[in-house]
Amino acid sequence: MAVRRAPKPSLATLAPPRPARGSRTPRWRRRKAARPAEILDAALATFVEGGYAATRIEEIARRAGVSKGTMYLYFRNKEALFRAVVAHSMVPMVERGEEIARAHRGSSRDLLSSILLTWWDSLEASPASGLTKLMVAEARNFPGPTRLFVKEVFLRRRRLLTRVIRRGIRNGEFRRVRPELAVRLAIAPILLASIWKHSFQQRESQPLDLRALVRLHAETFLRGIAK
Amino acid sequence: MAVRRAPKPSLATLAPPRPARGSRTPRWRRRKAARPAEILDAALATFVEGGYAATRIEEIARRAGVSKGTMYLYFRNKEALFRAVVAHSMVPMVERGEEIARAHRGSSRDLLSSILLTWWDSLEASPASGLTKLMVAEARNFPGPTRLFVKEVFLRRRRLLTRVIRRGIRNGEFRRVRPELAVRLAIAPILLASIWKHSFQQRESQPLDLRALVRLHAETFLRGIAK
DNA sequence: ATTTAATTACCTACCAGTCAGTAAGTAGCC
DNA sequence: GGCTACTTACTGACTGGTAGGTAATTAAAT
Repeated sequence: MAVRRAPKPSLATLAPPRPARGSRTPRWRRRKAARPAEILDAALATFVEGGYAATRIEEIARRAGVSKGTMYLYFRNKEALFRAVVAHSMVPMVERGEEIARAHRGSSRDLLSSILLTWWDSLEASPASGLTKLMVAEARNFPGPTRLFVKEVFLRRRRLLTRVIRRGIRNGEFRRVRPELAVRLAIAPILLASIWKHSFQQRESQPLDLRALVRLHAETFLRGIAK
Repeated sequence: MAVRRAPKPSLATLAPPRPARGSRTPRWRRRKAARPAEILDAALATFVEGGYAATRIEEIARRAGVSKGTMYLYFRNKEALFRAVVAHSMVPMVERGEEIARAHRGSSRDLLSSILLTWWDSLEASPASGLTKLMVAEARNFPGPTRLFVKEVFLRRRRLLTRVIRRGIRNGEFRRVRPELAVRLAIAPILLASIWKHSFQQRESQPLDLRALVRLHAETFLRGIAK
């Protein structure tokens, strides 16, 4: 027997189950507008759980409450679907951070702290946080989407925080650290926590209070680079 | 066309290429003792690059300088090979950290700093560092190996560092932070750097000096939790 | 009645796993 | 030292099941 993939304890579906054949309600509905987003959401969740290669199109279809054939009405093939997932999930991740920065007034300390906490909260809330783990896992296999992700999410966020740190150094709040290094230290615990959440989280005995972790991080990091 | 996996720009093989059919040297040699380790090394590298499902047994065989059939002489099936890779790669990762701790005498500050730096150096040097990324990617698909890895590597390392932090708090070097949170902050940048190295590293414009990053981390973190 | 979103049945490339065969090594014999 | 008989590490063509992708068909909506 060919054991291609590890068996997965498939979780609950995202979409409601379709009515049975005999029922009065139609077996399916035509919902051309809603399908793409539903499929992309289901695809993100499934890809994040099992990785690209181990994910079956049919499983995504099932979760999106749609048949396999329908998948190919909206996406040319599996890889195109993957690319669309990356592009689609990226948007919410990018937008939040920037608008926080624009809105903020005050010290660099407070700004940094506020960005980190809000960033975590939006990661915590959104399934898009799974994208990070997904990209880490598939980076080598998909250079195109990876470049896009690195450029539009990672580098962009890093640039934002680098500016904050530079400002803090300039006006004497922070000591003279190399900003391109310090920014990675600021980011690391949050990024790792979100990767964690999508891989080992459930295995650990007690669900740690990750928000408290991020708060301690902001505090500790700021003390660490304070003048 | 079935696009099952992304095409991989297969890198140089680990084992020397076998001589061609006509040559004087034998087409293969009997090296029963050396095979398992060679296969495991090739398997680790290949799994780390592409992930479990996208990795073909034949590709691992090629890199190990062996035929596909031979793979099945040494490992029952693909999953057994994967499990063996995890178990085999774990040993060097665990050993180092503990012996460092045993050897060290001095302040908690110095001990912590020394553990972090030495840990990074061994991660940097060893291909076993790829195991972290691999486990992050495959955690959901392989509960067994994941449990083993979490228990024998993560929790063990965390416990070691937690002890150091506790000691530091007790003897007044560090302020009263929650050790189980602080330890994660200490670990995060290093873990993330090693994941980085195996996913995005090559894509980035300039290869950052990661050791300098770890040094700055140790310094910043210690300032951050200092009393 | 017509259009087309969605389904279902089907095709086929791919790869994990198998096994009959081959040749590298080895020991016994002269 | 050289020849032969034997063992077994190793090879690679082959198979079967799985899952990506397609085409014929159905039924929702207007």
